[in-house]
Formats: sequence, structure tokens, C-alpha cells
Amino acid sequence: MKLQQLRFIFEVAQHDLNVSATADRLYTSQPGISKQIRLLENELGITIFARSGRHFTGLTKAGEQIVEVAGEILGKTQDIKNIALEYRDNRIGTLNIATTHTQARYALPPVIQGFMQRYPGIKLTIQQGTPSQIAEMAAKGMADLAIATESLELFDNLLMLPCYRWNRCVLIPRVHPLTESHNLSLQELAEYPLITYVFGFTGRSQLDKAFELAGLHPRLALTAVDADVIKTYVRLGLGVGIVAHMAYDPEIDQDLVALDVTHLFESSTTWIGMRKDMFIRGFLYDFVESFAPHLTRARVDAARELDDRREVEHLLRDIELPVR
Amino acid sequence: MKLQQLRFIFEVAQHDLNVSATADRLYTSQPGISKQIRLLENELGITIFARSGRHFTGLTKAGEQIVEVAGEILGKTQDIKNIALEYRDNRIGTLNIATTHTQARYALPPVIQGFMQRYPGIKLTIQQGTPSQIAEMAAKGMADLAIATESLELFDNLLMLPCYRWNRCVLIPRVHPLTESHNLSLQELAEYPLITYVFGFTGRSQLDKAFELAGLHPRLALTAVDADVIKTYVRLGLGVGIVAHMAYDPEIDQDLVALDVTHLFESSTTWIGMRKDMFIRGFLYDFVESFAPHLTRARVDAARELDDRREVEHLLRDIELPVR
DNA sequence: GTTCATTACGGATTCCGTAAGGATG
DNA sequence: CATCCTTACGGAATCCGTAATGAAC
Repeated sequence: MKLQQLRFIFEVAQHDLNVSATADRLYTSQPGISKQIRLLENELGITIFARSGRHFTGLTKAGEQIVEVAGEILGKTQDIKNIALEYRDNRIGTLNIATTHTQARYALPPVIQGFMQRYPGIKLTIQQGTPSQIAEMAAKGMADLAIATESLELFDNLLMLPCYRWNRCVLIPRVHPLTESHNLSLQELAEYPLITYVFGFTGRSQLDKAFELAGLHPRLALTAVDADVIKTYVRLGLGVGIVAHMAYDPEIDQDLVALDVTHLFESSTTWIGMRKDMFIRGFLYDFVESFAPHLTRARVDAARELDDRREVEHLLRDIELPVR
Repeated sequence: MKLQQLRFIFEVAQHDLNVSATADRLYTSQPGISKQIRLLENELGITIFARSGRHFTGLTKAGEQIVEVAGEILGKTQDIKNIALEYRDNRIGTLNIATTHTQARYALPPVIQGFMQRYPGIKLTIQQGTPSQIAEMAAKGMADLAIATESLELFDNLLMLPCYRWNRCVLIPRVHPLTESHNLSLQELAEYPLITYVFGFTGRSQLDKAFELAGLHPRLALTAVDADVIKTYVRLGLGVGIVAHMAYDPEIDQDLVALDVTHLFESSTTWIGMRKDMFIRGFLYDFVESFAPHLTRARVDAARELDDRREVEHLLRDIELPVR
């Protein structure tokens, strides 16, 4: 058994069972991968990939379990490299953040800017994706951190750390009936076509819950992945926008009016997700703390010691989360 | 980075940092190991082993952490092999049990006998050691199961499953003043020199606690690792023996009298310890269940899902443990 | 007929043994 | 001076590329 063989079966499993495509991504030859897979299967005395003729059609039951363990092993080899790098020079390395549009566009920029100044030697990568995509990236070791409001709970090897709470605001053009409204109610709001996030993004589930509880079924004129698109259509008069509060910029969005609706919706929480057992380099602790000041190295370590998500919540429950 | 390199640094760290001795054990050459270690250190850009001249004197800080991760990786490669074996032929394989004298001599024999009949293809190994040694063996992947009454809590990657409760009996020769005693008290007992287990073995700590709470300080004439030695000296009249109840065999020990002292001491619990994340083969579930019938596959799996020791206790607390 | 894995094969690299060398305690 | 790691070196095995092959959709 060789680490490369484990790498190959893992990557092939991640790439639609297509060996040729995997070879391209790994900058190696397709027969090389094919041969190593076959060698591993022979050594173990089982087939990992189910085949129909010469095509891979799926994983065998044994293969599924083996690929999963292989992924854990590969993650740990990365940990070893990170340990070595940390002791060699704690100022160089890479940081790979997977996050959503909302975070990348509105919450992260100042943090990133400060981080890049403090650690000019760290190569920073930000990958944007859907909440479930980024959760998977962190869980599988393709990203160091996942930052999102939703879906991080889907992978139970992710440690979830609460970062800040936020609520929504309603966006309307400067000329709009609702500008007259005082103490906006859900009923009033539901009379207008709404423009907000698609399901699974940026606290959308909290939003639905509020209307549901009130027995209201507003018309969704348009759902988008990000606030910029939402704003665009609000400007076109297609409907009333509901976006995360931090997505409203008084400078840039002077042509829009933001109405506070904190009283209408429960606040949402944005989380950092990271593999429970990953080796955390010094700069990564630092990044986390500068994004969420209450998440000090000591607190993160304490949370890592606990194995259960509920215990982590209990540990951190007395901490006043920042509100944005 | 190669798996063999990880194997080498791990084994060298386990063998007193002695490369030559490690080479002998692994049936390979000493320069081969030396070279691979050096290659790994070069690749990672750090030193793993601290050296004085050409002698290894210890692990560097980075080395300590890396060796630990290397051990986890090697454990997972073993998991992969076990997965493959299980699907290839679930009747062949190896089972390595680390346990104490008390278990090996008195609790395990009938279980082992039945197991060997059901699984003639499994190569069974039993390693005897002190409780802390066997806990380490299980934690480091050198044994599949640890079975003991003490010390399993020392390694937090061990899942602890309660197997049975037991208490002690007092052993005296057929002719002895205590044979007249009814409802033996701790005070009476403390008047005689005692012969029992050394500290850290077979519930010795529970025993000390009982005397301590009663404010008694009995004289320990002799402490031994196993009940057979204890019985021998009881026969010689050196003192009164206190052993685990299951260590008294009415057939063999006809020349000794066993007095029930359940009312004097709290019962102890014997546990199975296994690496939390190890792959458990079918026959291993079967072995565990035949040793502790309440530990069904479903219950073991449920306990593995939980990450915290206290939660495991909670899960299993309604189960009536067998008493021996 | 295109896509895709397997087989064949040759060159480069790596691995691993023996033998010799040099530092430590 | 006995122990122990490092270096040197050569043969064997492995790896990995290109090219050809054959099966599946």
C-alpha cells in the first residue's frame, strides 16, 4: 500500500470515477493511475471500483469504506506537512478559505486585508461555492476553513464555531409606499413581491420560518444567490428586497432605502467550520480570531477538545456574539 | 512522503530511538531506515529526531507531533487492510487481545474457547501486560482490544465499554481464626496481614478506598500481580488473601476457604477498550458480544457514534451489567 | 466512432542490501 | 572499544511515461 495509491483512489472517487480526467488534474498519465489502482486492488485482494467491462461504474461496498479512510489518511499527511512548515517558518504557507458570496463580498474583505498585511508570506485562496459545497470542501480537506451561515452541520467531522449574529434589512427604492410605513409588519411586507436569497443560502431558512409562523405566503418575485443581484432587481422595481444587513452599504446604495426589520425575523448566525482533527497553524488561529475576536486560540483549542457539537455550544454559550 | 517513512519514524520512536534495534524488529537493514528518515526530514525541511553527533537523543517538538500523526495514519492503513480482509473472507484474519493476568486466567478462557471454535481461521494472540501497558497497546494500534479493570481511561482515543461487575472474596486456609467469623467487618480483616494485588491492578484502588474511608491501615504482607501468587502465599500462611471473586475456583482451591465480602467493598467494573475510530470486523463484534452479551453490535456502534465518554456511560447506564 | 480503461514496454528513479567510515560514551 | 548512525555503492525492483489494444456506450 502506497500513499500515492490512496491518493489515486481518493481522487478518482472525487472525479466521477473518471480516471482520464483525474490524470489530467493530477498532471500525470492515465495508465499510471490505472496501474496503481490495480496494484492496490491486487494487494488487498478485493476490487475497490465496480467495473462494467473497462468502465468504472461505481464503488464496491469495501471500496466506499476504503476511500473514506483513504481521505482521512491524506488529510493527516497534509497535517504532517503543515506541522513541518509551521516549525520551519511560521510566516509562510497557504490558507484556503471556502465561503459564500455574502461572506466573501461583505464580511471578509477587512479581515482579509489585515491578514495579508500581517502575513505577506501566506498564499491566500478563497473559493466561492454554495453552503453545502463549501462544507464538503472543508470536510474533505480541500479547504482549511468553511465560512457560512448554513449547511455546515451536514458533515460531522466539522467543528462549528459561531462567529457573529446578524439580521436582515428590507431594501426598497427611494420612492416606494413602504417608505411611509412605521414599524413594518410581516403582513405589510407580504403584500409586495419579494426578492431574496435562494433556498439554502444566507439564512433563507430563518426567513421562511418567520412567514410560515405568521401563516403568510408572500410571492417571491425572484430569488438570487447574492445580494448584488437582489439589489439590481430592487432598483428595477421588481419587488422588495430582503438581504443580510451587512450587505447594505449606505455609501454605494444611496438610491436604496434600508428598513430595519430586526423585530420581524430571528437573527441568524454565521459559523466557521473546520475539520475537527486538523493541525491548526499559528496564522490560522490568528485569522479566526481576527474574523471573530471571541474565538481566541484558547477557546478554539477548548472547543476542539470536546467531541460533541452540543458541548461546543455549551462551552461558548455565555459568549456574547458580535452582531452586525 | 512515503508510508514506509512514517512507519520508520513511528517505530524508531517506539523503540527507544534506537535505529539498529528497530531495523532488527522490522527485518530490514539499519542504513535503510536511517536513509529514509533522513529523506523524510529533508522533504519536510525539519529535523524530527534530535541528535547528538550520530546518536538520536530525542524527538524535536515538531517530531513529537509528526510521530503522533504518523501513528494515526498507520492505524488507518491497518483499517484499510481489515476492511479488505472482511470483504474478502470474513472468517480469516487476526485478533490481538491485550489483557491482564486476571482476565486472561479467569474471565477469558471460556470465551476464547468458544470463539476459536466459531472462527478457526482467526489467528488469536493474547498479550499480557500491566493495565497501563495494555491500554497503550490498544491506543497505539498494537492490539485490537484491551480488557482490564483499570487504567483504560488514560488514553482518550480509547472507547471504553463496560463488560461486567465483580467483587472480591477473602481467601484463608481451612484452619484459620476467620473461619469462625460471621459477617466479617473491615476492622476484623485489617487485623491480619493482607495479601492482594499491587497498586494499579485488578481493582486495587477500590480496595484501598474502602479501608481509607474506614480509617484503617492494614498491613500488606505481600502484593502480587496475579491471584495465583496470592493464593500460594495464603497457603503458606503469610496472611489473608483478597482476590477477585472469579479467581476462586472451588474445585482447584479446595484447601482454601473463600469468604464473601461483597458488603465491605464497592464492586469494580471490567472494561473493554478499543480505538474509537478503528474498523471493527464482524468477528470482533462477535467476540465482544460473547464476552459481554449486552454489548451487541448495535450497542457498540451506538457507543462509537458518541464522541464523549460520559455520553457512552449515559447510553449504557440502564443496562444491568452481569455480575461475577 | 468516441470515450475510456487495460496492456506492453523502455528509461529513469527509487529502494534496499552490504561494506566501510566516523562519532559517542 | 563497543555501540550506533552516516555515507558509499551496486543490483533489483518500482515507477511513470508513450504507444498500442480492446471494450462500452
